[in-house]
Amino acid sequence: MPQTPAPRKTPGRPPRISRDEIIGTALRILDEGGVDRLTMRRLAAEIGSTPMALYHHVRNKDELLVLLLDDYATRTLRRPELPAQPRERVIVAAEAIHEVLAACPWIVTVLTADDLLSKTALWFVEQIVDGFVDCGLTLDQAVHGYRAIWYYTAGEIMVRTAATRRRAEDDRPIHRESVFADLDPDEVPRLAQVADRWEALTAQDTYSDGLRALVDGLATR
Amino acid sequence: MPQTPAPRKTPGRPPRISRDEIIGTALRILDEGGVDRLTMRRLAAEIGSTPMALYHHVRNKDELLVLLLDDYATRTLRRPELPAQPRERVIVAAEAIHEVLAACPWIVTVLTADDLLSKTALWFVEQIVDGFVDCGLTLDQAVHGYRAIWYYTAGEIMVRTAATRRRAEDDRPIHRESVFADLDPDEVPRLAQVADRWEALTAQDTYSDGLRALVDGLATR
DNA sequence: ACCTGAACACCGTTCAAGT
DNA sequence: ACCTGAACACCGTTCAAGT
Repeated sequence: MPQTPAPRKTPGRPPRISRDEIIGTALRILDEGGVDRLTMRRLAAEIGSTPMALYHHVRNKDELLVLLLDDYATRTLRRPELPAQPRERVIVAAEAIHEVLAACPWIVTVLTADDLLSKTALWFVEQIVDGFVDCGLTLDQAVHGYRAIWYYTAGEIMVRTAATRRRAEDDRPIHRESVFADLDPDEVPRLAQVADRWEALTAQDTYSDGLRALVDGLATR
Repeated sequence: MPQTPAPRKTPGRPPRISRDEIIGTALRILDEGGVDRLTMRRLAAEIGSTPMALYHHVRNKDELLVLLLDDYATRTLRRPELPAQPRERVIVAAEAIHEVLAACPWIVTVLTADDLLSKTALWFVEQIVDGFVDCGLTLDQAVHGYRAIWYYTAGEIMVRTAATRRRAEDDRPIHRESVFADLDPDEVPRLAQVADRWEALTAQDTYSDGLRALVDGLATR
């Protein structure tokens, strides 16, 4: 949990804004208007201060984003009941992480910043690694297994978020549409066959299906 | 392949810059200095023109990026020999896409923009979908299988690129390090066990391993 | 110690005018 | 048809000064 750095005993001027206020306001802006709206200047204005006051509580914008993700994860990640079967344990832990991340699209920018979101997420990583070990993998294989799940999960969220955002914008002629418009049935028969259903098919939520397949494949060694 | 829009017969002023020149220069900037260096203004300066001249050949920066990816894919994607076994065919096609994308880190920004990179990539998607169908999946399942591979592949590249970029910057105290510094062995015993090897383990290239696991899991239905 | 003002060095994009 | 200049509406961050 983030807290103001050094709580000294009134050495100088009393602070007018706190790290918590910054984080709180930033989260509100994020929820209201999306990632693009969160700028240091707007944040300062919303707080009723100047851009530079922020830099006294936060090193820079990147640190602010990590702090935000950390705070969000701590508040919303709830440890689920874990099934006894190790393979199911891996799946439940991964789904819990996915669920929380998928719910806040602004996360995407920070997602790639690090593979470990926050201290709160460690417990979930532990369950995944431990579940794989119980499946009979070596510790190294288990870590690689976790990485594979992380790639898949992060990729799903990033691609899906981008797709949703694109749909929200009014720009009509999506690149994909123009590509799909004139498929050569001789060159790519399967794609030609599903062309008109592609959008609907890819809009379906198949995260759990893919996750199960991945975990099955990883556990069967 | 991108080409200048309308080659009319000298209706007005002759063009001083072409779409191809824009793309060529943009690719050079990308190779030299990374994504951050590619701005409309810098591009124009490099060409020896003004920012606004670009907008005459390209709708906006997003379109430019899609054009760049398209051009890059067309030049570098080479169709590989496909094995007879369908499952191997899926893997070979996916690895071909992954190899090309992994080689150019600037791609990341555009990656999420659409799941279909360019016309050139369609053949590879076809092989993956068709391979899954030959494995006994329905067409719908095959498309979902392709999507799972795409999530995994895009995620791997994005996370890995971000990690590499982070390593390049001199900023020392990476978030992960501070999180790993004081792991509680009672809370997260497995992670505590691998803590000092985590960096080395996650630096390993395990894309193909994970891909094989995923494809195995998807094909076994 | 904490905050402010002014400034630096940038962005993408639009508009009106030039050739 | 194609290009230019000037401007709009922004960015993140630093520096020097104020209280």
